[in-house]
Amino acid sequence: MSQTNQTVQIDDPTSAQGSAGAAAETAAAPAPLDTLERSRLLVVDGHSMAFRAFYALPAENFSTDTGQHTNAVYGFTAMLINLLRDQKPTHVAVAFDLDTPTFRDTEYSEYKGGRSRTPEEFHGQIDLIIKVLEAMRIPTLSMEGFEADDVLATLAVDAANRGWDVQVVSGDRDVFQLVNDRVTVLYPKQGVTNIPQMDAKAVEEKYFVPPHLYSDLAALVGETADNLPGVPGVGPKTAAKWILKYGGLDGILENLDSIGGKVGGALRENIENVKRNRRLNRLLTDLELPVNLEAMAAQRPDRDTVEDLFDALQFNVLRKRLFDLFGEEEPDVPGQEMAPPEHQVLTDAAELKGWFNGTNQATAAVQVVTRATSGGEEAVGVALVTDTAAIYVPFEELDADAERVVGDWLQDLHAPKVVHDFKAAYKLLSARGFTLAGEVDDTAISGYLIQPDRRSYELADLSQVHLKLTLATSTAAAGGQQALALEEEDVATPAVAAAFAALELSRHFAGQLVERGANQLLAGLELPLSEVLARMELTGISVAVDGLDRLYDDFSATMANTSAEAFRIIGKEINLGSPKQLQAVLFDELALPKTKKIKTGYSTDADALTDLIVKTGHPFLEQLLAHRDASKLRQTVEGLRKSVADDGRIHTTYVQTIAATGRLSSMNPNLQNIPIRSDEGRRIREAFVVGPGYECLMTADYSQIEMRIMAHLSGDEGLIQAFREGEDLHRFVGSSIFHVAPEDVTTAMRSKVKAMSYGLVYGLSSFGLSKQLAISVDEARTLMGDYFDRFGAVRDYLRGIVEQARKDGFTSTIEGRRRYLPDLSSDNRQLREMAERAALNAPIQGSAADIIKKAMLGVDDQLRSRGLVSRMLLQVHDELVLEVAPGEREEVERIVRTEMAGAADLSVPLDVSVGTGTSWHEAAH
DNA sequence: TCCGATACGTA
DNA sequence: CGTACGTATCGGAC
Repeated sequence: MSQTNQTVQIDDPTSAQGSAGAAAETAAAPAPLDTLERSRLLVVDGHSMAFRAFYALPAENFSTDTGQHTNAVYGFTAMLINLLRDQKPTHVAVAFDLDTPTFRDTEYSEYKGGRSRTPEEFHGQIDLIIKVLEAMRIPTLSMEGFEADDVLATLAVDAANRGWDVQVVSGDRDVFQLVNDRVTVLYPKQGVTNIPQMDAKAVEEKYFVPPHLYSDLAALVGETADNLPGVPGVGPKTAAKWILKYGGLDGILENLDSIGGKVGGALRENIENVKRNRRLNRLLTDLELPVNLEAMAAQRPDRDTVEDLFDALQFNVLRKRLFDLFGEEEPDVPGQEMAPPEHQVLTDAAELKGWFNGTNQATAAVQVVTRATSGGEEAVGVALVTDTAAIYVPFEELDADAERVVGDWLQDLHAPKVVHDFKAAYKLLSARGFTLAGEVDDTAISGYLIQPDRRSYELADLSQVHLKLTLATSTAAAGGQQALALEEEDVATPAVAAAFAALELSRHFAGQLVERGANQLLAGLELPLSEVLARMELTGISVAVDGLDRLYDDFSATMANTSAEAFRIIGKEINLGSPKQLQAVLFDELALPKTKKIKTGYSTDADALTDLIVKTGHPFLEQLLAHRDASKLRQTVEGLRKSVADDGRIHTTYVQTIAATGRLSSMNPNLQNIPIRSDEGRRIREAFVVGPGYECLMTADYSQIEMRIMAHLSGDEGLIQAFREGEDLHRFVGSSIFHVAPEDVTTAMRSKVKAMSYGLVYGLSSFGLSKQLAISVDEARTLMGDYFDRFGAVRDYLRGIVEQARKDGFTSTIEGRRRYLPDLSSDNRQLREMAERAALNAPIQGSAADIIKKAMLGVDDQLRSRGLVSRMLLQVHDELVLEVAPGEREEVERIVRTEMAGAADLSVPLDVSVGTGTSWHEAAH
């Protein structure tokens, strides 16, 4: 139902637009002779209109996911579509200037001088406009040594001589000289939407002279935009007065001496400028153009090219407008061109076998259909769609033979499959005893690799964005409908549609993946990893529930004590979890010093409160902090307790498509933020234990992987040497920058160095460093200066990263994973600086993610191929947690060390530390 | 019931 | 005015 509503809403404005267009055509119909007999030429000055569009639309609001700005392209294209719609020209062409000098530059070297540099955001947009024009089959022209306006003038005169009507679109006033009873100028008044027609009458009204004398007037007045000074003190009115009196500039020159007054003197003094202006502003009308007017006959756009290009530019609205204008069917009308194939429901073993054989190893999209159960959802069937056929297989109607046939195909490595969210499908099918294999694409992951900072990779969203295909949302929704006792048929159709969409998407993404060098990242890393993750999730980690319960009680008791004490101190009970109520108590009632300002008043976060303790020593604060700690820990414990499954284990869900840097994320529950820093918090890790039948847990983590990557990427010899010598990094660096022997590096020195090293990876400023270390900004700056003096290549690298990213529009990791950062060229300083810090961090954090992902593949592969029972359970960014079977500890440790250390070939060693124990806490080292 | 703001846990 | 995440709670908006 909501589906229908949505469609109506989306379609309504369009159909209104469409009918308006149709009405306009009907209105023009009564005068067919006029439109039929007389050709109408529309010629556009490409650069000048592109610039108008650029300055009319904010660049930061128009960019593709790849960071290419498109405001000028958008504005230009919108304008062009409007012109085609409103003016209905029979012939169209667009002229562009070239970078090469024109005869005007040769004659006057300062011609158009003093113009500011083309803004960064404009780069590349002219090329895109030319592509748009190609797609619209509109010829583009440019002539070496001449300006676009000369081309326009030549065309205008040629067409007018043939008796055509001509419209010249330009933001350059010089074209007014072309106006006559055949030729009008469309001169943008404001932006690119308001483009009034200037005919002879309009020119005369505005400039007081007829169009053929406009250039005389412009010569006298001058043109700042072209750096052509005129006669000081002479504006259009004076100039017009002279021109009308003497019949034009020639007449004025003949009567120079009879022009009196101060301006007359100025005219005589500047007469050479005026003559030069007149020579320069005369447009040439006799160029030898390589194409004739016939070649400019208006054509329908090249539909396929428009679709591809407008997709890439993300011009969905414009694409619609353009297709409306030409009466083209929109491709994204649901169930029309992209209609999924008819499907059959197959349950018979022989028929299934026949169908699988008939696919001939063609790629099939797989969509699992689920039903909600008390504990989650279960697979009830699967929709399979190839290029030529579609079936739905309801599991519950299969006999043992049929089930075997389906199972064989699902696990057939030579039956290539496209899945949207392979990991989810793998887990669902696995619960029914099927193994899903032979995956060649996961459209969610492909979409992520192409655009890693999208918030959603839902099939419906990707289909809408990339295919313009509206999808009847999820199969879960279909399942829900089924629960409402709708006919059973309903589950298959949306699933077939979804599989079809995935198949189309996969095809659509293939080229883009190659283009972005993400092919290997998908096939060699993310796709195999998704299966590894699926098995890790299915395995889960064993939890000592009684331990969690004890912790819950402990933390509850602490909460009770601290809150009671806190309330006693302030003499009343408030909600300690409400920042608002805390603010009232702290800053109004207790009148404590103000802390850092936030949107809703003053901060009550741990930093601020600790600060207040130092300043005031107020006893309430101590209780409040202790209460917060206990409350946070209890909340963590409670969340974990609720996530323990019937098998006594916690099964997190890793999301491969969330973090823009390439990291995994962990959800429901998040096992990547289990406390470790405080003693109390660390107790929670004691509750993660080795499961029955296994000997111990093993943790293996990379030490200082990000700094090692920094050393590698920067090639800094000092840093590389530090790691090669395998000494305490921070001590080594400290000894370098403080000029003392390593053994004389104090704890304070070491912690400063450590903070700075890590801060650098995040784009830390001296201000931030000073705040964190509670030192002065000067001291922080000196510290950073000393650091960079000693490790200069690090500074060069960090600078280079941002520069390169600004140029490319993206950063890259060692495996070629890209992150697009369009905000690097934002006018908004805050946005731009945020993007700069992200650019510093992304290659490092992302490379670390690449490395541990590769290591996971290696570890999993080794464990399995050696037939070991031990298994990976968790990944925490730079750490792996494994469950080790009896007798396998040594071999597993060797594997883990080898695979983790060998996951990348850096100029520094990858150091791995390993520990074992019966709990996660104990296994930590 | 939803959502922004705040706070805080991890690497 | 340090990157990348997920989750819980509060309290205002709906």
